[in-house]
Amino acid sequence: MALKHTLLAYLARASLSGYEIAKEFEEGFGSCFWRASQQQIYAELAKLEQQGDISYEAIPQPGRLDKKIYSLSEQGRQQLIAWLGQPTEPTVIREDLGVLGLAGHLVPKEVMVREIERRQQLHSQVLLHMRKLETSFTNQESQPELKDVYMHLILRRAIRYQADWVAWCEESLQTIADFSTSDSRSSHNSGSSTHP
Amino acid sequence: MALKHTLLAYLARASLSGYEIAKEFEEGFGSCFWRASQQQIYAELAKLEQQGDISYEAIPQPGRLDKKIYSLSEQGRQQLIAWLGQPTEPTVIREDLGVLGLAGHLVPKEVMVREIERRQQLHSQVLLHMRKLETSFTNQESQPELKDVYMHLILRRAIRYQADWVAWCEESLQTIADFSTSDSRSSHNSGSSTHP
DNA sequence: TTTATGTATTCAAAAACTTGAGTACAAATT
DNA sequence: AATTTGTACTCAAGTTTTTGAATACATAAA
Repeated sequence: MALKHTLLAYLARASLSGYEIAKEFEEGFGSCFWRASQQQIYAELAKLEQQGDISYEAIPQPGRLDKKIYSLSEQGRQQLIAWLGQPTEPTVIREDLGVLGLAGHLVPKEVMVREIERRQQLHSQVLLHMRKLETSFTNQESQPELKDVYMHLILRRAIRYQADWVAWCEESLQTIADFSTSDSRSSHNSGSSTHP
Repeated sequence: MALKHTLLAYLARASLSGYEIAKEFEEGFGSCFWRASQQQIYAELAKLEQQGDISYEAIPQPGRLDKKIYSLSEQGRQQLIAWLGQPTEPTVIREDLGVLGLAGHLVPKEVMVREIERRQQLHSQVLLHMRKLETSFTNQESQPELKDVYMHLILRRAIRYQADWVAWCEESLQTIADFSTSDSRSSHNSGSSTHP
């Protein structure tokens, strides 16, 4: 499991609370490459703390539960470094839209078109968000640290990914439209089963 | 869960055994958009059969367990069609290489370079495989069915995805190399910011 | 002033997924 | 003759992830 190592990696950069990490995963840079729910993060942090990979300083909050600021321990640092030397696995792909492609002939063509258009919008929005995040890297006028170069690289990966989705949607809508026009001879079900 | 619907979608095209579906997911077209283990598939098929979404014909094998050829039932077909109208979720991204990016400064630069090179090779190989699968679509000289157009679209998605990874690896290795050379501060800064 | 949103953590059941087997034989390879 | 690879399915423990809460207050918006 690599959620463990993702958390260690975050704490290698700065000490953070579970809430901050969760937010990072949802909206920040973390959203580029890792998804995890709040509960998952809290559970994993508790486990790592028990195992001694991280420790926390409890910040008393007036009238509510303590805020826990976690820091990487030397043991955690070693664990992380050992893991960094291991080969990585590509993210597991489970793409619902692929399933549509398999069975799309069971529904009207409009269903497919609508869904691809929706996805195009969705990825365009994420792309915009990513590009916004990128400005913090491109605005640096001085020579960046290697640290930041790596982070920028990952962000570039995310930007490419989203841009590629948008381009594919465009291309696919075109392909479907082209098919429709060249569709002169009727037959097959799928969509506009014209006038009865 | 959409493994259910992925299996239904496969069986909407043809009746297949669990083994055949598993192989499809590992090497065939299914590998483009869905990953599932053999055990997962067998378990899910058994469950779907119990629920009446699919049924099987047992083919007796000489001296071993029956081969089960599963077919979609009308109930399953309805389930699938209902699901096809739902909006899709993009695949969950959990990219280990992103974690490297976060904490890469803890290890020598060579570790990062080696890993990116490894990934480039890996994705190149998958890309090659995908392009091979594509020939069955491009070799059709006659006007294809909408069914096949959709499948080709998904394959295009997969090809783009892999090609984009390869391109990113290339770009990233260049960026790291550029950083290294301009690193000894005495030298001219290489202003070519690789990515547009 | 009421309501919504944001901060911050915890609990727990259910579903899904991984890991690592085992069974059994056919066909191809060495 | 012995080994490897491929076909074909099953079992089960263990881990991870999802889903859906509850608590408790602060601050901003309506």
